[in-house]
Amino acid sequence: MSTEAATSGVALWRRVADGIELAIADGRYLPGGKLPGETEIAESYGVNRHTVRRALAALAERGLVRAERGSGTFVRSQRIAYPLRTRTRFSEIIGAGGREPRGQLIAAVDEPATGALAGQLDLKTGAPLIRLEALRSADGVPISLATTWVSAARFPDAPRIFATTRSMTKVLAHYGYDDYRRLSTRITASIVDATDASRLELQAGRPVLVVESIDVAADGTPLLTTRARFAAERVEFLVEGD
Amino acid sequence: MSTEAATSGVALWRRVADGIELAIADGRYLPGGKLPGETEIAESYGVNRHTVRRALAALAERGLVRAERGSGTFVRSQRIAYPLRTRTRFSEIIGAGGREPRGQLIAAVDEPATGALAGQLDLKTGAPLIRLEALRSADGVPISLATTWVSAARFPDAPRIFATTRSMTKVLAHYGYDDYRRLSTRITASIVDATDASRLELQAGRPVLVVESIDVAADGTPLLTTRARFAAERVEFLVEGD
DNA sequence: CCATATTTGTGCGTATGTATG
DNA sequence: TCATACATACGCACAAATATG
Repeated sequence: MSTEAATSGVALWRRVADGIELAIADGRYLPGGKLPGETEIAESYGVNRHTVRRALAALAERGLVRAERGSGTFVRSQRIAYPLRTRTRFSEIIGAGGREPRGQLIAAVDEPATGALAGQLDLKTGAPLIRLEALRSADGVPISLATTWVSAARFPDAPRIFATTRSMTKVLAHYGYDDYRRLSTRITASIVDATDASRLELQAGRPVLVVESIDVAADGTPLLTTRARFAAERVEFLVEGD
Repeated sequence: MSTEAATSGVALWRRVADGIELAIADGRYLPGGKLPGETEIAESYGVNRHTVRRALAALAERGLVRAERGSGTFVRSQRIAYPLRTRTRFSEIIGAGGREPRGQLIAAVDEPATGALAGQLDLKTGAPLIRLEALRSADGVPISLATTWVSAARFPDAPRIFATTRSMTKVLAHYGYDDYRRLSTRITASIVDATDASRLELQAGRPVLVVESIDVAADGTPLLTTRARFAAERVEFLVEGD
């Protein structure tokens, strides 16, 4: 191809994409900031606007930028790195990233254990449970919606304590469980449902990462089971190497 | 609510949903099989059809069943459990589940390293790379599409070896790397793109789990970097406790 | 509320280099 | 050598959403 650069052998649009990616990585374009217009980028690289569009499409595909018709193309704010460890505490993870963590109790309902829940919590089917719905956010941006079930017999005041302390760790500590750990973590993904979408401030059709987990005490007693939905575009899970 | 059972305190639709879930767990409804019609279920539980619909909607939300208009509601085949370890081998994981793993080389292309890739593989920008596109399936069902980059200087025959052995492990072993491990794993989710959708046999708009990983030799030398897209509805990742 | 400019989204046509058979 | 298909790149035109004064 005569139009393709003999200098490198890479497709033009790839080089443009790489250049923009580098500019973002270097901080020349800031998170949330606006990129130059497509025609402007095209001029600066000496290529056709379609070539720039292809480059931007590749970056948008990977979630680095977001185009808004009539407005411009913007750098997506970086995803929050969320390490999955046996001792995962939301506030610690968010706080470590220099962000302001917040937990908000949305609802607390008494309900009997279904078969599946009873099995996970090592209770009998029909045993009284408390279901807690909590919205967690970082710097005011909704990150996850967590539905947590605990035994009503063991943690009768969980709703009140969570509502005031906004921390599940403190609820457990109040009942003498100073140490607990993640027993199992299952990760799937699905499309956000309507109620979750409005609470997470997500558009319909956007993906959520679904994390189902069981936390146990030091002696292995199951304490709580959680089903959390994370706005996929705002987080990335990191699996720790040994 | 008068329609809510005084006997248990659980919303009716929850009890119906739980009953159906139990039946699926028990194997009374087989994966891929068809559930009775909504009216039939309604009769057997002695509830209104709307209640059954709500129960089925809740199950569909969690991916347990899949409703097809004009056809019926079907039990989704169970998600393949995919443990994330430092030594994750696709064929071992699938094989351990009693399924028939298959890897198919779709494309192998030479291309120079972009800045990001070069950094991950500890090479210079522009260094020759080989990009391998592989489709992995279990029992003929597409599971993941993996794009892997390796150094062309170090693994010149990777495409040929992968095409015949259908195993990345064997490619590395051929070059003397009998032991390698996962250095880092990043998990995000997004919506499947058009080309991936057709290869993964997914409908447009469905979510994919995106796993970006770097594998290193025993001495820490980066060997390959991969960006894999998993059909979210067919897998669940398990994070191992210590 | 309106008019206008800007910006992204979309379509069609043309040309060229590469891969395949 | 020829025919065909495909990906890349360019040029032009217009639609649709947004910003501005």
